[in-house]
Amino acid sequence: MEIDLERTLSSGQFFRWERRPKGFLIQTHGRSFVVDERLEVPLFAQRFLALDHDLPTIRESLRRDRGLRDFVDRLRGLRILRQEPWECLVAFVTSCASNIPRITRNLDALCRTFGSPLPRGGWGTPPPAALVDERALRRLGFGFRARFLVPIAREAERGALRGLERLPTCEARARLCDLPGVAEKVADCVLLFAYERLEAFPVDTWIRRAMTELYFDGRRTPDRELRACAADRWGPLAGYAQQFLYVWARSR
DNA sequence: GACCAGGCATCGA
DNA sequence: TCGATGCATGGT
Repeated sequence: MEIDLERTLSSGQFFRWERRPKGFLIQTHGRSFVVDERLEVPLFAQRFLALDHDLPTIRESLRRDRGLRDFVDRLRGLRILRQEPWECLVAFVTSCASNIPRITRNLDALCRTFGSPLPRGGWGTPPPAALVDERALRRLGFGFRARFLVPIAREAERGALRGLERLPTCEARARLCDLPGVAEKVADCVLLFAYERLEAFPVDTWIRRAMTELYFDGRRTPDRELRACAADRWGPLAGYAQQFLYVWARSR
């Protein structure tokens, strides 16, 4: 099975993992497991790792694009994981104007402070009911993001995420955007990384740079046009194209 | 010591 | 509808 764990885990889509002497400890869905290249993991972990995505076919499709063809084959084994929606939402609200090392640190502090220890090591993401104290979150280093997390947790407790998996993508996106501190970018991250909407195309600073360079001759272009361009070129695989672009843009 | 970071909300033009 | 700005804090 084609998967590059290092490449996938460090690609900025998921933050609750650690290197171990042999493999990686992954903390998600209220459980944890260690995985190495043998991929001998429980069923829920196989699902999390999205081992059912047909990577060779996805690459073959994206390789036809003139912008992507120079690097898709160099990014073998890069997968889009199937995360737990609440965890993913917390992570990408935290990601607002931040960076991967800091997001990782913030989330780890959050889980150690308000989460529960997991049987096989690590800490679980605290449930919405545990996030009630904005000042405590600020002390953990969340900065202005703390202002959004408490109301979001309250909405989640009221069932704001319930049933989203059954809605069409645009309706699910609208629901997510109703949450404070959630707009198009964060919503698309949650749709792509937790709700299996592989057509979602989150536009962040790196994607903006890559897209304007590859397809707009370096001209500054509204995000709306970048998303339209992505939908046009890659349709149901735009999310995977996004992940290739992100890793490529950051590796230069 | 600026400048920017996997943004969002708000405000004026 | 678009561009500028504040929001916290840490890294370069």
